[in-house]
Amino acid sequence: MESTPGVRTALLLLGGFEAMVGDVVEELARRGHPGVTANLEFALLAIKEGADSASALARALGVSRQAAAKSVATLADLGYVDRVDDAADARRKALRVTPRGDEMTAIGAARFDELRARWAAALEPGAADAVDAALARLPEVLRPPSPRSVGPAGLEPTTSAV
Amino acid sequence: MESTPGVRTALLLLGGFEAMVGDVVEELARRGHPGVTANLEFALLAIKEGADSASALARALGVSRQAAAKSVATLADLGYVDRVDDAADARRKALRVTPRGDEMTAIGAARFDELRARWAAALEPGAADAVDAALARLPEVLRPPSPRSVGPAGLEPTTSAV
DNA sequence: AGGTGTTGACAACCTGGTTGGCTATCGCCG
DNA sequence: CGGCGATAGCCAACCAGGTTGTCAACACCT
Repeated sequence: MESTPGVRTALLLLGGFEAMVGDVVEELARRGHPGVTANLEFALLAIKEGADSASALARALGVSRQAAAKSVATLADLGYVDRVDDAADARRKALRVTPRGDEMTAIGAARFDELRARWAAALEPGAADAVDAALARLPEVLRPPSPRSVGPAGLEPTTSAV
Repeated sequence: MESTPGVRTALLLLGGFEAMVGDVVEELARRGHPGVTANLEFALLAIKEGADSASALARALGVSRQAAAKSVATLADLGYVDRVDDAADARRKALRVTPRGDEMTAIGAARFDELRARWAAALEPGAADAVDAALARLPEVLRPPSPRSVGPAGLEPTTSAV
């Protein structure tokens, strides 16, 4: 009824993502971290994984430096990161995740894992891993011509070619 | 490396969706429908499936009436829908999909299907269907308390209980 | 030195969404 | 028949997240 198989799959992907993210955001709000959006959590994760400046974050997230700077400003406002002057490079403001930031990502990641575990438990054994594997191949399949490696919402290593 | 299994799965969902949608939007632009976003296509699909007014579209999409009205305005600007006065109800502006609108959704849906087919062909037989089935269970698993049936991005049938 | 490229910041702007307030109309119940 | 609540559409203000363009400061390489 609702359209066609392809559309349905796309909507399922979106729905799954939104369901997970929505739950995690709610959980974070419940656990003392209101005002955190999915973007902010992913940004903070990227920072923890090595994006140690606004520009680096921009590359990791695949957005403009300004957009990344906005996220950093919000994260700083919420007390999740500190911007400290870099002694070695006066241009840089090095990003340092605060203890509260660590707590936030820990709660968020744990909730993501819990959701995935609950979901996996409702499926055949191994089915969740199979889904992950199948999804990982989607971008590759859709893009026969140029094999770009850029992540969709980023969070990829700082491999940024540009 | 990149965080944890739960986060990775969420990112895969987002990535898969964005990959499909990005490709479809490109294809639409190539085939004479520039300026069409995923939102607009989904909105038009919802209209075709019974959301015959801005308010109904809002319900189907799960957004505010104003947001739906904006989408309708854009769709009308692009020539995909007509707003006609409803003879039976002077308040309403009934939505009618134009032939061009039909063409657009046809191209979009066909592309979605093609992408899904290509993806399915790269997997084990039946794997794509299994993924769909698994994803369909995600929202249900994450929401043990109230079994709401509302779709994430909507596009559900006009079953609107209203 | 000096040129090139990077960093971070400011400003203007776009998109898609929200809330609040308003009017016209319909439907239903007395 | 009258009145009132619910509904449809619309306007304006606002917000979040993203973009481009510009700029000054700084680092690095020759």
